[in-house]
Amino acid sequence: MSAKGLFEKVWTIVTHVPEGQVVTYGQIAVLLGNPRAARTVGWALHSTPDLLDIPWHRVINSAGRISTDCGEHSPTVQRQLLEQEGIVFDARDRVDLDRFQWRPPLELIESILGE
DNA sequence: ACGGTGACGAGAT
DNA sequence: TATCTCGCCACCG
Repeated sequence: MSAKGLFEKVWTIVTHVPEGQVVTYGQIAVLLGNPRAARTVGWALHSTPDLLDIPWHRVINSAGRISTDCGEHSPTVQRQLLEQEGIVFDARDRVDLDRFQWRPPLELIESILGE
């Protein structure tokens, strides 16, 4: 069960994002120690096996906007899921990151990186 | 093995 | 503030 690729680490992290909070692609990249791999994080989520059942909708971009645009993971669905959790979008369809961005406990990150 | 690809992001205009 | 541009890098055929 060792940590294989970056993809699996991304999925593991997203699994821990609590309801009512969000993370950004870039933030996940930083947590993983690859601050410039934000695009790769996005790609990892694009190829998320649905059977993993991870809260993919809690990942948005650094502007506080929804980037999703593929199949069942549509922007509309993602927004609805987030609003159901109490997350608020402003008039420009943005989430206030100061208010809703997740600040993961350091020990959680260490345990994920050290798997 | 190697290059195209993408749910990004920061800086420039 | 809204767009546009370009660099980024793990995957997979």
